[in-house]
Amino acid sequence: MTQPGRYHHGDLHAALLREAAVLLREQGVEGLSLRRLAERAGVSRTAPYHHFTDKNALLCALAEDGFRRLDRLMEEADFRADDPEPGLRRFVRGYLRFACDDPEQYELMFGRTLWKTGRPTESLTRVAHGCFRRYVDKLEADGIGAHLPGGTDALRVAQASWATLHGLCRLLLDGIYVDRQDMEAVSDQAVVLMLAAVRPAERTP
Amino acid sequence: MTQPGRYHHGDLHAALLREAAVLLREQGVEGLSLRRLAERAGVSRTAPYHHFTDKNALLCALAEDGFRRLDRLMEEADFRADDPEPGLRRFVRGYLRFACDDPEQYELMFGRTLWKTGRPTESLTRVAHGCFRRYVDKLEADGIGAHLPGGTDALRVAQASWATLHGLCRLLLDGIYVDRQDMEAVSDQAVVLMLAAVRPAERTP
DNA sequence: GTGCTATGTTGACGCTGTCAAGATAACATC
DNA sequence: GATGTTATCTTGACAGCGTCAACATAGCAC
Repeated sequence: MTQPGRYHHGDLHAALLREAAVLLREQGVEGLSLRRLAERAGVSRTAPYHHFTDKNALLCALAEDGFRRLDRLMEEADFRADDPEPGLRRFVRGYLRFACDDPEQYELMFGRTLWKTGRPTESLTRVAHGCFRRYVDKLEADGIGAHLPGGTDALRVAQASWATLHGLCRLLLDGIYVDRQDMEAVSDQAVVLMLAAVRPAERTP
Repeated sequence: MTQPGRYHHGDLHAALLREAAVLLREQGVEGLSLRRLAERAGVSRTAPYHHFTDKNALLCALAEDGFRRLDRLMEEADFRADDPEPGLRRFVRGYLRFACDDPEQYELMFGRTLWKTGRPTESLTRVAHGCFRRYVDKLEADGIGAHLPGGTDALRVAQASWATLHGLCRLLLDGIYVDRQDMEAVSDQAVVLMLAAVRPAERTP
């Protein structure tokens, strides 16, 4: 099915995405050029253009895969309980692991390359928004809402807490100041931060 | 002193930095090419190489300027008081304003372009670390330390709270999900988050 | 078989960062 | 003031990039 030397590749679309994911992981977005990608797939420079309108489109598809995986992580999260702390802690660590396991993919998913410089596909936008939507819903439905003091909007908590998570990931992945050794401690501190906002009354003796 | 048409520019180093800042603000890092920069300065393509070893070096110098400005913002912060909330709120808004006022500069300062893909100058690293150091010290010395419950490390609070701030900025600037209209509300929520960790006992009636 | 369409090819263009080699100006020293 | 050294600026060149245009081939429907 995949004999070399024939004119048509067979399934270049999938092959490109596969190779792109590898190249992304190994070299980052900067090392991911369409020409090199084509070469790796054993195909000429412009062949990819018959499967993706753009380099931008290919990157969007790649990021979309990432968001689908992240969405599954959201699905598994479980904040229901009298004490939401263990579930939240598990989720936070899972999120950090997701980001650290394939930093370049995370960067692509949330970086400016797609969202600012490039033009995010409609499909990508939908999946990404759905992913965040699921987080808000989880927070709201799974009981955090019940713990919220009056006047606190679940959406705001979701935004601020995701910002904390995201900020940690960025500072860590971009290699700015956080030592990877400190990660566990910092992430626990982040959990404390989030919980503090959620159940201020419960923490008093 | 700056007559056109003469062989030597006079002060190309400063002129390059000046033009680069403008170009960065208007077009982002992606639009900042050494060639275009040289053209704007009325000089040949390779002239900049006599003042900066690299494009990387020039960008580092640019980011360093940014960190110096941010450092001044840190200096002005004042968390001393019985109630650190007003000071913190002022600082948070100031930080967000700093980021929003010149998004591309903020991106350059904290983005992967320099810290991951490129090689940050020793000078840049020093200034950036000093900037964060000042934040930790402020938190610790200005009274937040006194409010901390036993066992909470000021460094951890600094890391987690800066991560929150940074995450907000990134999500906002990269145009991912936060509406700019919501910014004020989200930033206030962030302040609540931070304060909740700092003085849990004080919030109860 | 014929023709349409999907897919893959080479050639070319303009853009980029950067090196090498040569030109020019400024400045220090005699 | 002449001379040599150094800082600065020049053109030429190279490899890499994304992408368009024009052309070639294979597969599939009729």
